[in-house]
Amino acid sequence: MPRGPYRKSNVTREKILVAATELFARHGYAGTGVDRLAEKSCIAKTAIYYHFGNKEGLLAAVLDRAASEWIESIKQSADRAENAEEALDRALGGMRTMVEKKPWIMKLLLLLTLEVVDEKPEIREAMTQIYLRARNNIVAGLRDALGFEVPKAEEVGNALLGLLQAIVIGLELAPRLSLDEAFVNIRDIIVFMVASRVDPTLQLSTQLPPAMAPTVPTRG
Amino acid sequence: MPRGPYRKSNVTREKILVAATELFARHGYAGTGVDRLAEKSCIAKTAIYYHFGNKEGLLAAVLDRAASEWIESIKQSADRAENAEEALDRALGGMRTMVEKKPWIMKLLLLLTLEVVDEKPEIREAMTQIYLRARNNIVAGLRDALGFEVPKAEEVGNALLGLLQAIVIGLELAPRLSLDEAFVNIRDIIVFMVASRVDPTLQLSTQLPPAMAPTVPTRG
DNA sequence: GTCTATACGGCGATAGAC
DNA sequence: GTCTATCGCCGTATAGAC
Repeated sequence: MPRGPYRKSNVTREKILVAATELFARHGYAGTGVDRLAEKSCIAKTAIYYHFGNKEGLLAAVLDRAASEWIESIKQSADRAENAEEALDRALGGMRTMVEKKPWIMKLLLLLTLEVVDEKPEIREAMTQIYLRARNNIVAGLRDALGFEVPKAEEVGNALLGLLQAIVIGLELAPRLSLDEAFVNIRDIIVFMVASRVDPTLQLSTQLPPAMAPTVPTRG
Repeated sequence: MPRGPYRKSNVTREKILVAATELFARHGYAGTGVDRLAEKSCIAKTAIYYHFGNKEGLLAAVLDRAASEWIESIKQSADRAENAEEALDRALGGMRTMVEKKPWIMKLLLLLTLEVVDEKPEIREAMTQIYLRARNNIVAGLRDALGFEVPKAEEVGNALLGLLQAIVIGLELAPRLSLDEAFVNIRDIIVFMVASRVDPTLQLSTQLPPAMAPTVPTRG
């Protein structure tokens, strides 16, 4: 419930969260000092401890906020689709928008998973819930779009999230990476996975093309 | 230049590299102090500076060693296959062995990509070369296995590496993750991608099953 | 080649004024 | 609620003994 200009504390809190999200995503948790967070937020260092207790408390708040923003934004994009095709494209479009417009959110989630999940049980639990929440949304999206339950839909969710992670990581190494190409490939893969689960007679997946024989122009 | 009959101890160097690989993979680069590296290696802190100059020099050496071990190990597994099917299974088997037996190697590569690539150009360049080296091996493996060039094989390589990354990240959150299931899915996806590139008439990928209705023919 | 000893800046965190 | 001032520890890195 947004109130008038009197609530100064939430403004400061928000400034800290915005700065922390960016710096944690850029330099990692251990690589970001509280001094730099205060400088970036244009507030005194102690305000951070006042609002969040300690650095780990700040981390938990950042994580929660980032996950919600990411998941809700994608869920909103996927709403109001009229058929399965459109639902998938809307969901992928929402993911692409997030990757393009706010790439640091997913980078943050990935980086924290690799960096701190091993040693902080609370953060591990939070990250696991975030992952399951995202995957459950995908599974539910598939069910709503198709009107029935896709067998082993969690595997489709795992693959989709995994390929999305791969894009984020790929962008770190090659910022020129073609998102068009990447998302077309993801779409093809997801459609294939759904199709082969809905219709198990689709046995394409058990064999590589015997190939070599008849047709095979590399080009021309 | 070594002055007497004694040279730099490769034993000490190796001990440091082994410890650093594990600790960097577990706690990240910024999260690993030189003190802990020395303690874990059972050597004096200054020996690290003697052998590697500074912490970043150690990082470069760790990176190089980890990448070589990972890529060469997988390449070796994929050798000596008699057909495309077997080549793919051998390659996937090699990747799975690495994920199971030395999971910290891939975790290290992923973590460093997200954590330090942004601010250290030399490390970025090294990481990019490692990625391209791995992908080129996949492209070459496809060519050797099938006997011809698969169109857009780099995209297959990207997807394969991406799904592998996803497994490593998934293991962080859920150590009980089923590798059997995951690798079967990867195999299916790779076969689909290769098949649809070799035989573009396989147009399955353009449509979702229209909600229960009859499905797409796969092969005649 | 490897050690002990040390410099010194940055780290997370706290006390107390206003 | 936010600030200034400060603590004690750990970080990277260096000098010099053996």
